[in-house]
Amino acid sequence: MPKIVDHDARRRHIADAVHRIVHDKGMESVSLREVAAEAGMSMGAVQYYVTTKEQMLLLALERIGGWIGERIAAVAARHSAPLDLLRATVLELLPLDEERRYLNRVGLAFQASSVVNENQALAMRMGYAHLLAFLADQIRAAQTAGQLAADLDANRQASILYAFAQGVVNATLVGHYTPAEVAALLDEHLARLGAVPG
Amino acid sequence: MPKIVDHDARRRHIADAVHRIVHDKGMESVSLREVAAEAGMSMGAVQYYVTTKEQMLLLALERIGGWIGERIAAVAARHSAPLDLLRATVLELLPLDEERRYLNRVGLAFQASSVVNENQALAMRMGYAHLLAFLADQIRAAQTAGQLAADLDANRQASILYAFAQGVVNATLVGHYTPAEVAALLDEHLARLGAVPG
DNA sequence: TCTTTTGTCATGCGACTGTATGACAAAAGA
DNA sequence: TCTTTTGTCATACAGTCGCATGACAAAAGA
Repeated sequence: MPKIVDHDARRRHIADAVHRIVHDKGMESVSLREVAAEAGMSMGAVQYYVTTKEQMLLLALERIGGWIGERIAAVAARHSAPLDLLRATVLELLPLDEERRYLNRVGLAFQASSVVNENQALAMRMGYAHLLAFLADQIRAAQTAGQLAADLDANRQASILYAFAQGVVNATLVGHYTPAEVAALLDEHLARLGAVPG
Repeated sequence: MPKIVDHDARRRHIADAVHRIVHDKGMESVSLREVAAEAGMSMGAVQYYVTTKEQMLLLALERIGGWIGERIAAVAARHSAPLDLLRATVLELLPLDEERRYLNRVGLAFQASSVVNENQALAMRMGYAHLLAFLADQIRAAQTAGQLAADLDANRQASILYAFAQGVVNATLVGHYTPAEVAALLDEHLARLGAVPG
């Protein structure tokens, strides 16, 4: 067995090329040739690691989800006060700097794509469920710490909070809000949940 | 000048065909041939009314925006109590039945497309601004009527409310929520704004 | 050394893309 | 009647698409 190659690394490399194309020119510009060129490899090599375009897109979607998950885990490691963590988590999801803007542009493209692709939708829903559970946990923790109103339904408020975040993302990516306005909206919303800054 | 044809009607017909394709198979499946077939006309006829694919998509986007605007105007005509109207307006934006689901599927596809197409983004922002102003007006009216907390910043709450709606739309279209859950989330959110049902 | 496996590549295939062009029918004004 | 305008259509064009195939290099086991 010669030429030991890390298949996962190659696939990640391909997925990243897909991300860049989606970010720069949109999902419609993703083709095997374009991806190969962006990844700096031949089309045949791309085909060797990815049997079909559909599989390639799914791979790119899963990788973006993993990336977001890692970023949120890093946030969790940086904050201890529950409300602080909750706020930081949501801020992490918003397009407030170049990298988060990049993530969200790619993410929104995949959300739209997932509407007509059940495999992608499945991956998307798994990410949703994970994130919602995390947010609900933080809300409950904040309630216990007396930093959020005790009468809140944590699960529903987690859904509302995440919906708010996604909606803000949509609007911002289309150019309706600036990063500065976005953070103000989040704080306004949290204040309505009885937020007591720690 | 023979064969008097209503150009606007033809263009609407084409735009509707675009909508159906976007809804059924996604934005990537929109091609002049596909649209011509869906519209029941030849490709040459489509080209006669629409000079380029980009213009065709922009036309379809503007028509969807107009459609949503009409639906909201109809809602406004049906409700008088401010909070009632506010709630009904947001519900109108959510994918709670077949038609609203259709509108939102097409709408989300265009949102993603607008991220990499400045002309579409411009049209999108105009729709946003209009809708946000409308929501803010209703919030202020509800405050005056004592149906919403008086200390709310109407403009910001309008932004939050609309972001919430859009986020719920995203999640629902990907299959994360059922229509029943969606309405419950809205009422939970409004309750937090001090809503007093009229 | 020879065989086998693993990876890379160029190329071909039929189908489809957006756009341009020219033929042509129908109807109104000359 | 003849010309001109308006609309429709089929077709040609160069380019791109996803995918399949076969040649070939490199390295490890026989």
